[in-house]
Amino acid sequence: MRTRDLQKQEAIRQKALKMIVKEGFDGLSMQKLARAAGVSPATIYIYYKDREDLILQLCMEEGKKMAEATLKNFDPEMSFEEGLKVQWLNRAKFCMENPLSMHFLEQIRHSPFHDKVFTKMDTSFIAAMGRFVHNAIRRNELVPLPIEVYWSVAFAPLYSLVKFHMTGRGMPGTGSFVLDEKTLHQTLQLVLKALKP
Amino acid sequence: MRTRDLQKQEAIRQKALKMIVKEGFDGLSMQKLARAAGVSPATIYIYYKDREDLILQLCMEEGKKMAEATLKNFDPEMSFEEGLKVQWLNRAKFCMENPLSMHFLEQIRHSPFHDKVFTKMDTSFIAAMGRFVHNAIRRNELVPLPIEVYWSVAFAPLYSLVKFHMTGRGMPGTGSFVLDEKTLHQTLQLVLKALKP
DNA sequence: TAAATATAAATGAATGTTCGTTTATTTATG
DNA sequence: CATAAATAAACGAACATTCATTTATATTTA
Repeated sequence: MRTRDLQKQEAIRQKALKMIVKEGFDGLSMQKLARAAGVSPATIYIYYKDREDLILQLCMEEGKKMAEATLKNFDPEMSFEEGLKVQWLNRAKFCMENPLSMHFLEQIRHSPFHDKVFTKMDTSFIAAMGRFVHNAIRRNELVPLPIEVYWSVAFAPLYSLVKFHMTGRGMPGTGSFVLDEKTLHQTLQLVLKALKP
Repeated sequence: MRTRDLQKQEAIRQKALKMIVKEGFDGLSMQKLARAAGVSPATIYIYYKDREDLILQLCMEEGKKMAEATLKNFDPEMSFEEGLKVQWLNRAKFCMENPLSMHFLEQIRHSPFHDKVFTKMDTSFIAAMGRFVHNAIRRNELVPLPIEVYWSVAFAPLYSLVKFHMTGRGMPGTGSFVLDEKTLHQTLQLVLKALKP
């Protein structure tokens, strides 16, 4: 039998990501995608059940990539300061090196699609995070608070900074903004100050 | 001459917001919108040049509403702690009372549309914010830092909390999450701790 | 005051286009 | 040669938008 052409599969993936990031979900049409990827429209349906399945699979693949990148060299048994630092640098690195993934995931995250992927998220990632927070509180390295408050204070500022950086400009009306290593560490210190007892 | 029916205009606005929030930008079709609002498709084109103009006008109207709500009882000359508190409560109140506006704006904010509205944002809002931050630093009530870092630490956690609240659940795998007054104030205190010298 | 007129609002139906998806057929490889 | 990959062409449906027409009302005229 004939073998699958992995290059085609990858071309479809990449072009789909690019289209969504550049033109939004409106911009993703199966026929345009086929043209961009250099395949027949019908070929896409060999790999994906339908348009929604394509988007959902992209979500899960990119989400998994990001989750794995985040946990690199991370251990829930680490000290709070050490562990949070590792996660910050991991997330920042991933975002900088994979702007397409980052933009795609952020767009999904704030769209109605998010609900559909939500339940299928990797639970081991959340479990590791939960254990880390629990350990930190037990060791008195972190003020006791709900996990959602923790997440909001610990990571929302990071993603906000990354967004400022990747759109290339800062607050409207102001000049450009570049997230350099110094600014990253400065902000991490602020967050640590907030969260440490 | 015949007078404009303001109820029709308002129905179009409201149904458009609802459609986008519920089904994303894909879900907004002019014919569906006309049917939902109880008008002819051609009527929409009396009020809006085309589909993109409709979305852009919605952006600016809702954005303005939110900006105005944020500045209620706010004065850039306020003390840092007082001013930040006022803004937190204003923003939280607006989000809770206008979930449709909030979801719509968040969706825009993370979509390619954002670039198109960006330049047209109200600058007086940003000016007031800039003055507030500047005053706070001068008075030694706030550590000196770039406005983008300030914004990220000061407000990103709030929007993250609101999002947890409004989707009705907390972190994936965990139970539900409700943003009550106590949690809101607790998180505000953490943020203040981070930002005060 | 009452009828006529002017004008913008509003519409239903139609435009050509593009959409997601399928089918019948050809192509490449185990 | 068997079989799955890949395709070109086509499907009806839905798309954004327009056009010829009707409707309602503010203003003018008698």
